[in-house]
Amino acid sequence: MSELSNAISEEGPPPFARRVLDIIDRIPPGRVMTYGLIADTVDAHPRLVGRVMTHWADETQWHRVVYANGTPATCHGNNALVLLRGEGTPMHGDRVDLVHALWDG
DNA sequence: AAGCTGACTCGCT
DNA sequence: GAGCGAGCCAGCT
Repeated sequence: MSELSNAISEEGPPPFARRVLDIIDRIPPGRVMTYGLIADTVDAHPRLVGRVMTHWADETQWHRVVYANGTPATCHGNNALVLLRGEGTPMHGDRVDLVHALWDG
């Protein structure tokens, strides 16, 4: 373990990922952010945000990150939907009401 | 080295 | 309102 790739696992997410996680972590309960909005905040592309989530989602409120159309990331089940409702997030059926729930950081 | 896949979004039909 | 395709970046096989 003297390689950089190993160090990342030991120290944590790189600056870019850390930035994304920090943004998500500061999203207040009852509010959500879209991948595109976060990506724009960090000056990156939505795909990059999704990649960060795949590796470090467990370190942040991943359920507060939804798709541009308001659909929660149903990657590992619909538990995100339950969590959002549990926080009192403005919902419209199974979709988040971005008009009221979207947080612009 | 090349190609595929993936927690994405937008525009067009 | 719903479906399809294209663009996009990085990591893994």
